[in-house]
Amino acid sequence: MDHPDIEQKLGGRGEEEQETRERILLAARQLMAQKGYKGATTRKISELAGVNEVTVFRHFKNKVGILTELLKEIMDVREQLEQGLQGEFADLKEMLVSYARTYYGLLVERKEIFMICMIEADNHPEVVQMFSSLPMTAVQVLSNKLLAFQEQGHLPKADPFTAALMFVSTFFYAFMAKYRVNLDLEMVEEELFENASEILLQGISGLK
Amino acid sequence: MDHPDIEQKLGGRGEEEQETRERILLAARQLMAQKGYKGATTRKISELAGVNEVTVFRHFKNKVGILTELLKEIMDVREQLEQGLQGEFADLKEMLVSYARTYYGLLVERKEIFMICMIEADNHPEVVQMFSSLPMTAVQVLSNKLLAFQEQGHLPKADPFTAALMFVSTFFYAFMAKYRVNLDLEMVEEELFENASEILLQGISGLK
DNA sequence: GTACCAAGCAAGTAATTACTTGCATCTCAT
DNA sequence: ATGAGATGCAAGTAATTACTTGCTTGGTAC
Repeated sequence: MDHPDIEQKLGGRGEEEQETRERILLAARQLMAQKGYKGATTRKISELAGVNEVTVFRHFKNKVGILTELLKEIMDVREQLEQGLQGEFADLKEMLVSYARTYYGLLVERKEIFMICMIEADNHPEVVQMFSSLPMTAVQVLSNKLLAFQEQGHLPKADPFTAALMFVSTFFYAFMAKYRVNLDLEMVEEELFENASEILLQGISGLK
Repeated sequence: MDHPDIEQKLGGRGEEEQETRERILLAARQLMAQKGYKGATTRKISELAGVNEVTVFRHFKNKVGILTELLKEIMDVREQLEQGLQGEFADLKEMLVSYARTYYGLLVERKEIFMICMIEADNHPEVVQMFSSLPMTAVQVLSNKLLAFQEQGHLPKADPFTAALMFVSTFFYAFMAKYRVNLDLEMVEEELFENASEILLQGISGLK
């Protein structure tokens, strides 16, 4: 009998435990993103998760506990953005397109969490702390990369911070339009990445 | 005695009537922008307005009535944007800077209402209807103007829609960062207008 | 089979919230 | 002075909400 309790926890029951818990998290994420923290009542959450309301409180100390758990999903954003810039790129445009893809994908993957943060920004200290540094992270990471290019002499003039801000803003706006306001951009995302990268590099009055 | 009732309404009592009503609207606007519709309880609104809670319901049929009233403030956005493009401009850059100023100013002026719309986008049909067309309005107006320039031969290649999207997004993002996330952009707005306009026109790799 | 543990179910509780009613007060135009 | 209209105040109501308690059921490990 060597530590049968541990085996038991991980093996036997663990599976279903997690299943329920994650169904609750999934439901909460969806509802909070749509209706806000207050609008996502524990009752609605339990119903959407297909469990009894009591079960929700068996898995989480209280409602805030659910929110806190959800917020953990956006802690590693900076790292992921920086990793996306590690590889080798044929040229600057390639890099920009790749960065756009990474950033936009990151937003879409975690769209519910970001929505919750947007909505709840003022109400929950937990959200504020976690979210406040985030909007500028993507700008900073790109800004630094551009600055490095400049210092290598591959890139003339122009404020890299403003450039990064413009670039990142574009995809954030597109993301918000699509997933918050349900607006049709009438443009394939990949096409947007291309066009935006080109404009950022050449401008629209470029003499060609 | 020719219509003394009308005189009375507009003159005598009207003044204070409006004062109270607008103090309520002001409070509601502030609170809803910060805490969302649900978070802005009628009690808090009345307290912030410095009136009795009952008075709120004497002025508005119900809570939704307050929201509906507030939303009227963003109905004329498109017109204002187009008006901002009417004047004569020395060059394209002047026009862009001016447009940026108009658009950003418009956001700041109505910041609370826009926040309410962002937050409540999913919950209230009134908001959806009023707000859904708005994010792209600023893009379209600018996009059309750019297209006109192109057709006059003053502007080569480049997708005007993407360009307009990039431009507008930038100031929206800056606006959100400042007023929703309380982030310091470390940049004077006017400077941002200048830089962004320049980058949109010339790009960052412009051979000069 | 028995002990355990997750989950369901029924019921309840204290607080909050939108909204109402009735009455008193104050101001002001006539 | 008088009447009207705007506001305050006290009290209440019905619904909702986060959260609890006690008991039962059903599956799995030994």
